[in-house]
Amino acid sequence: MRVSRFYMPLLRETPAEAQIVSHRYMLRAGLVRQASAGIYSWLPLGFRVLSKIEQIVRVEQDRAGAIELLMPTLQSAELWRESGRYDDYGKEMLRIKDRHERDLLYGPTNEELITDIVRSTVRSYKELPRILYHIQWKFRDEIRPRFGVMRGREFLMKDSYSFDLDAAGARRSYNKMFVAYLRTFARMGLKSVPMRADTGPIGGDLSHEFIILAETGESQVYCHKDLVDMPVPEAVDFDGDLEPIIRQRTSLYAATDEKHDGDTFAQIPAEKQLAARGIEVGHIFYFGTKYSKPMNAKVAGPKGEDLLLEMGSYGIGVSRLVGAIIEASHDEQGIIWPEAVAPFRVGLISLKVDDEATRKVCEDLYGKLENAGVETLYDDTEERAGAKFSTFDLIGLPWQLIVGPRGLAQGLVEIKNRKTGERQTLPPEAALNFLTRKS
RNA sequence: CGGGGCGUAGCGCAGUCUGGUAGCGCAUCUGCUUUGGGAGCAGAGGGUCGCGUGUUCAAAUCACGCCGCCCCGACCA
Repeated sequence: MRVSRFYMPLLRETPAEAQIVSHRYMLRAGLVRQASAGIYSWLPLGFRVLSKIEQIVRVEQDRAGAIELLMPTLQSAELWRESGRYDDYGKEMLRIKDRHERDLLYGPTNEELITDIVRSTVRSYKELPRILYHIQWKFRDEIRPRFGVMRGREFLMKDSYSFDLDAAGARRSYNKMFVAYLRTFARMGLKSVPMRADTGPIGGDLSHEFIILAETGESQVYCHKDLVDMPVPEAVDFDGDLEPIIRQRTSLYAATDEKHDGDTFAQIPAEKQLAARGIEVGHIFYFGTKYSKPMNAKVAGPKGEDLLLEMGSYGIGVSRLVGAIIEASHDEQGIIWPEAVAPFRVGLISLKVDDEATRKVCEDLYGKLENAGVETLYDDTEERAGAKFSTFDLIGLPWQLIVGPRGLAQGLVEIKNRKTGERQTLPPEAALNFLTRKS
């Protein structure tokens, strides 16, 4: 993409309303624009990141055996009356009336809807277990939206729902999502730590929040240091026994502020104690028959008996992750995108557009990078060099490929690694090899 | 929802107390110069001062009402 044809409205100054770093950079780098309180338009750069995160989530869900579908944003109040949540949910739920005065709501979550779908289409135990998911916009009318997309009212969420015949099966489904989440966040360049979470009325130990560590995180968290750098399980057989992985991850202490127990924490060797700030990016839990019972969702078992469905649900805050990643990865100059979610991989910076040699080399490199499938943002504008450097540091593409007459006089261009700041000077062809090799 | 604050050009702000021709910086446009870390000079464009009602000869400024947004708290993917 050429900057001269792209749409990337940057802000040189920080809007007054943005308090935290991710919000500031998201506005300044032109990722989003606030439409109203807690509701954002996604501009091209931000939309590309959002799409990449979404795709990583999708691939890892599929890999774990979950099946994608898509449910609507607007739901009828009827189902929610059935589960009893229409009255319970309170003002967080946005309620709407259509022209016939029928009660609708903008879905804050989808347990009722998915339960309705499954109960009316699944008849036999032979069709289970299943994990179904969708990635859809939700709305929760937060009392006070803040922190940009980190706590908006409208947000993009991946939510999965598992349907099993018994509690043991539900646990297997839970474990699949647990492992899928570890892999998902790791692929985005994040270190996530599962922490025991409130299980509500069901009890048991089957609820975890996935927290990523960031200095500016919203909540205080405590955990054993070994959890942070624990390697992510590769080549997982999701149909095999996942318990060992779960045990390894849950046997060490990890808790958010609300669940923190100072005494237990104190028993960890001092050098292994980690008190840090964190951001919740995922939440998984098992809730048994909480919805299947009131909504009468059951299938015929092997002996013809009725079996109530055992369910769990599993959320990932997709839009929140955009902010969370920036919180976890930035510096004074701007965003530092992990490669997997960067809007472009390479920023090709022409330092002198009206220099013929520079133009020729840039055009050549740009064409070859594009042909090699390397997503490249090519700054072919007449801006001054300093302005371009600042811009590219701000938008945080992983690699900058810098081409100017001074270097070309020796037949050289420069590659800068945004994260480490390391630069190397080398001939254009070598730079091309370097940047295409690592994709 | 309780408490606090803000709304003036695309962004950041001054002007409001004490009513009297709407300003500054950045950005934008034009020209010249400049050109490897947010250039300089000269010029130009851009505003129903959030909306409404009232007070007044006169309202960005005073009064009342409404709307929007932000911050702190309680709540949350």
